[in-house]
Amino acid sequence: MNLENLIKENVVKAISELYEGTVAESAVQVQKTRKEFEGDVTVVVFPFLRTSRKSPEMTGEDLGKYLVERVDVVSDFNVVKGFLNLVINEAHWIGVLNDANANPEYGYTKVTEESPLAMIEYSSPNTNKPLHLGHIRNNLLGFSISEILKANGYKVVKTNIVNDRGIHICKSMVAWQKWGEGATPESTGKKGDHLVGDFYVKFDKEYKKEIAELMEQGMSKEEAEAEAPSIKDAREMLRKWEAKDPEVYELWRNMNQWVYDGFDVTYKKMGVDFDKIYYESDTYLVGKDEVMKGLDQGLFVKHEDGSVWADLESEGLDQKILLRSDGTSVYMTQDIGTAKLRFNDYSIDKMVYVVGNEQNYHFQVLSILLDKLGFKWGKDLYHFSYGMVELPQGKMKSREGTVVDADDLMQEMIDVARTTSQELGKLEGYTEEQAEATFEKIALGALKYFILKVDPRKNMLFNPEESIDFNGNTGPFIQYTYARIQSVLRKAKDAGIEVPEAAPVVTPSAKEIELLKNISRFPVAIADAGKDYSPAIIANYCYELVKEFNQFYHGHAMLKEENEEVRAFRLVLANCVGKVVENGMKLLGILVPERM
RNA sequence: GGUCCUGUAGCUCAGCUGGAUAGAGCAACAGCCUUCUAAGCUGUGGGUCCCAGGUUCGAGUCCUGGCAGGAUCACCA
Repeated sequence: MNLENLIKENVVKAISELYEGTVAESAVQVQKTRKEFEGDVTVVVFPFLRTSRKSPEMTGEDLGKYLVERVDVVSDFNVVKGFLNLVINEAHWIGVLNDANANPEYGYTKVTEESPLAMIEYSSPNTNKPLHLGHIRNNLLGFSISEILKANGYKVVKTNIVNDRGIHICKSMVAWQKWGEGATPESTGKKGDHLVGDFYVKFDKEYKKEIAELMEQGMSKEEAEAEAPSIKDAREMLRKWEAKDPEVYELWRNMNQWVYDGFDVTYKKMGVDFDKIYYESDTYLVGKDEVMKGLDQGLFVKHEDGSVWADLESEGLDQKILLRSDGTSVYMTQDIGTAKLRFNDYSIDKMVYVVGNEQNYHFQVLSILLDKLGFKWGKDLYHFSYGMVELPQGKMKSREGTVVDADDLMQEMIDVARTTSQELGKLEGYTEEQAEATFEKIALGALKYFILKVDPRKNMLFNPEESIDFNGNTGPFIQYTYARIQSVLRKAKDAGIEVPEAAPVVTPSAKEIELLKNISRFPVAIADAGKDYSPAIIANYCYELVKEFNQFYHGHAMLKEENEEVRAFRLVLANCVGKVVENGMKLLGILVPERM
């Protein structure tokens, strides 16, 4: 049993024995003792005064005496105002260390056959342009939350719904046909997603020009926007696509394939992956069917013009369109179709959608609709809603060219990592491949940590200069601590000093106990992160742990410690911190280097 | 206008279901490498926790009302 529950349980017992009263275990507050007081954990006694009918001080004294007497691990106590500070004995902390070391998956909950299945949808790109910084936040959050749910004992299926059809891709196709001159990724040496993105931009430029010309000829803005030749071509292209025109279909297949090949490179660099990919071109018709079925069941209504609507006014929402008057599907229809396919493919207990907060309303509606249509997870689907990424100069706008491209950003960070690392000259003896792999770990560690350490719900500011900083509360600082530990362990091995499986019982210093307390909090951090869907909790935990370790490192010799037991204890401790850091960072999708 | 989210140091962010004197990093300044990796450590300065009420032993945290910023309310996705 963990310490907190043990104490809670005994406080409840104490109150019933001392005062013949009852309090719920949940009413017992156990927290870390603040630095300025003596003790390890603190019980707040205020909630018990009504039962004890004594002053806070006396109640604290009563409980303290009881706990010291009855609970092995409690060795001493003191009472300050209404706070009962308990001193926990060394054996307990060393026990924490040995438990953590004995279990290679310390802090993780095992996944079994009976574990619930969570499906996480993330990434979900359009296929008309390359990934940018906004997608990076999405992908990192999606991947990390998948790892965190796994660590909390879920079977996890990572999924991606690729937005591969629609007017947006037709725009790129039209532009390619008109101005592409047969360009391919091979002929231009350009990454496929960037090539297709260039044509999307080209389309927009020409379209704008046409609008301006038409307006000069006296058209209104709305008219010009509808009548410009380019947009008409794109619409025509979409019609042909829906009619499965062979030529259009082949072009569509080709251009999408270029994009997928490009995305694969980006995903790989980013270190994210998927177990199952769905394509909108496969799901939109399924969605239509579901809506028609719902219509038959009387869940939806058909208007005179033929459009189909869901009336959600009884839920406090509006009317929502599900099929246009021409029978084509909208965004919501596709999401219903995708849900249907997933429902058939997996036995889903928890569905998580990692999608930006601009779609909060969409998911509120989707949840209700899926529930009406009989998906058991519809009602409590989780929209993992995250905030936007802003730049120091404001929002990113693709049309104004202020987007930060994902590939460029990662490459830039790798370049900076290389330069910094070479200046510090710590990778001597590494082959070029080993060194490059390390630069990449550091660069991506910096980027991922920078993004994941902030609360996902909040909009975040991405300052390129700060993100590339490797000092302070950063990914590389945490990686550095890991590398430091590995360096010591390597040297121990070289010197023939053994790191034992179990730590000998020594009297730890205050700083060592602080470290052990931090180690004991790892399982709690994982549980909290799972409950709140928050990689930030893991990031902050890792930071606190390594900060504590670095303080320990400066004040405590390991290899040079003469007392063999103390030396062994410290090596076990360092080894354990390294392991926890590695496993913690893994939950963020961040790799740790052996040297840096 | 309706709904939802956010507001903490100059800047970027923590602060667990309400608990003791609100914490980090960056930036500034001052120290620490002949000693296990200085991408580190130590110290100094820096706050009306947006404002006003309320709930109670106790509020950055909960409630109400403001203020400011953002999102959304399409036969766009």
